[in-house]
Amino acid sequence: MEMDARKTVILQAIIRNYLETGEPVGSRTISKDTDLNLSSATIRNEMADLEEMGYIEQPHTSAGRIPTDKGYRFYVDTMMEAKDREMSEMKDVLLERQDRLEDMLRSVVKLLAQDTKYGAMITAPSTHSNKLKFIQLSRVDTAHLLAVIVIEGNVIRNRILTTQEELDEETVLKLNMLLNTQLSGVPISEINLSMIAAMKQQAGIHSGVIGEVIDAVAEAISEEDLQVYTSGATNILRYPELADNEKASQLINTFEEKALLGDLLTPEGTEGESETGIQVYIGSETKVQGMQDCSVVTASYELGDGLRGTIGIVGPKRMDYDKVVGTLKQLRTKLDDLYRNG
Amino acid sequence: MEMDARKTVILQAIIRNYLETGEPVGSRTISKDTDLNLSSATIRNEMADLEEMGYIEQPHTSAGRIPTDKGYRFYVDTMMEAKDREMSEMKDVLLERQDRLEDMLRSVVKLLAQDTKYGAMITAPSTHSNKLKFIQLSRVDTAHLLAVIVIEGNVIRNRILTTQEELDEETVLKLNMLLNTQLSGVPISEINLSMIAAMKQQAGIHSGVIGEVIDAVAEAISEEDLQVYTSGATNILRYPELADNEKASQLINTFEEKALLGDLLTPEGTEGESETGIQVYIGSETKVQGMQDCSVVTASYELGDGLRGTIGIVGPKRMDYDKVVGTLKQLRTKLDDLYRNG
DNA sequence: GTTAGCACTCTATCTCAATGAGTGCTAACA
DNA sequence: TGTTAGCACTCATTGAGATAGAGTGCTAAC
Repeated sequence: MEMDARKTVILQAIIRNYLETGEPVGSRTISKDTDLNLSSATIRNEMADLEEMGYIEQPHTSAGRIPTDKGYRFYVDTMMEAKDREMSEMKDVLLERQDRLEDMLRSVVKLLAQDTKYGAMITAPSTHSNKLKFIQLSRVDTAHLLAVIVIEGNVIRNRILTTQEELDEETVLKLNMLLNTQLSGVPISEINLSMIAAMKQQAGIHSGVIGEVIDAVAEAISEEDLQVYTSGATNILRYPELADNEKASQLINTFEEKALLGDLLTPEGTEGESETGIQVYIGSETKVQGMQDCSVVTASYELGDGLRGTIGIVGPKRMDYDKVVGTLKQLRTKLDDLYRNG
Repeated sequence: MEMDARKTVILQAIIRNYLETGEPVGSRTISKDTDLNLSSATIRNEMADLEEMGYIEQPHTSAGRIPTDKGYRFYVDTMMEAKDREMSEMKDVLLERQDRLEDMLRSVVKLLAQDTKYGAMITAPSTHSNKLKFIQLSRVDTAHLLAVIVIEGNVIRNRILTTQEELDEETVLKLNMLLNTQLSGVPISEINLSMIAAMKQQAGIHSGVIGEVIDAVAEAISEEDLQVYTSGATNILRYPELADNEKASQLINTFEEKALLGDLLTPEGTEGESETGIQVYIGSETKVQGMQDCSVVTASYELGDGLRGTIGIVGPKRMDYDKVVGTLKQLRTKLDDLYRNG
């Protein structure tokens, strides 16, 4: 059985209709909805073929048809028309919040959830493979040092260190000089043992502190590495197919436990559509346990100086792919532009 | 109608039973459960009295009785026996995470939710009415300054400032000196306009920067002031009386929008039980919209150096008050101890 | 290849009766 | 006067038909 033009039109009509209504679609509906001028009986024949090919299925005998994962996939790959959608408020947010990355992400993800009516998530741009800009040690009191670590892209991490030895202001100044001469501009991934050893040697009797600082740098960076912001978890309760207690609980929980979303939001290699930066995972295609009844659309974004993050939308399999993909495309370029010009 | 000993016993039995089962309690059940040796008919008479007094009600004729808000209130005020409950894992968390306040709070709130099976929330200790420890300005590049603000209790805030004028290292050093001499040890609430004016004057041509730094200090402190961590939002789906789509959606949403929880978690004056630091809000007693079907138990805690925060548990009105109050009492003292000894 | 017609299937909805838990009231009892 | 047995009554819940309606697959005619 091969896919011809007419079958494509019919499949498209079925999916479009199902996306709108969420109800199984019958042959009569299609007969009237399309301008093929075919009777319902003819549509029925075609539908039987489409079912045999695995694009649609019946929830039960004597019900209309609903798309299968394969059907959605076909739709997304060949029939989708991503609408370029402006989110008016988004612009303001992007302009205002430029100074506080965290706030900006929170606002973006919230607006995204409100606008799409699906669950939204966004990762803070990853700092991996980026350069240390500078390190600032300050004496807090006799036993504590404050280490402020600034990474290319003005990402700031700080940590309080408990020192074994008492350090006076002068020593702290020296250590600052040493650390910055050695580490400024060095990609984090390139800090290796021999560099550390060299610094420890130069630090002389204070080598212990150097070790602690380096540890703190490593920890500060790796620990908060994948920060995920989410919004609109409760939106999934809007969709009856996800709203039963069992599923909803698991899904909302996954949103709460942001760590579980990591797999979704860390792009792995370049697959299919990834030249556009947008990926669609339908039902069982997802990598995350307990999301088999959902679809996930992710988009990568980049903040000018090499900081990369990912945006994700989680909704029912019958989500409005056109709208979601369009919105993400738009947002993606907005974010890219923003920091290129900012 | 006055409350006598027997009525108290019966009311207690009704509430205890209802807390366990969640089902309306009938007269026969009470007749057998208590050791009063009364027939169900007698119990019925007493129940009619209790209903008239407003402590219990019937969901419909020919159903058993369930406690009213007033009934719960009576229970909590006079009949509750808070069990001192150890949470074994909690100890480890408190010991391990001492260094990273944020992580500690996240772990605590998560364990609390898991242990109680209710929704849990905790505020980061408030920095209000605390003293500035020191301010550190550093030059990031020609146009940007990094301001690190450390508050008593080692709470750190940082901010990147865009400066109008170019500043060399020396100037930054001077500004640092100036800021710290003037502001170190000063309670945040006492920074006023005349102090700022004085500093600006001393800063001479760099007075603009001083203004920006002060703004940043104010902003940094006020903005993230009430940081709320939550966990276990989905636990409310366990309780049928809260699990219908309408209510559940609103409740989980409130959890997501942590800002809305602020009212719950900012103690206002000293009411009823507050000498123990524990407050119980039953049903309509709550201050937050959309939580009329819940009860909320809050406990204040203090981290040694005057930092105060609040822990909250949200559950159905038929929550296990004994357990929750016991757990919070325990946790509260654990937290207090921790930083006193740490 | 397309269509009208028809029997068939299955879900959803409604009604109706039966069940059972629990009550309130009355009259008898200690 | 407080307690209890007994009984009629109420009302939510449950399950069993009965019914309607949507939609299909198949056949035969166009």
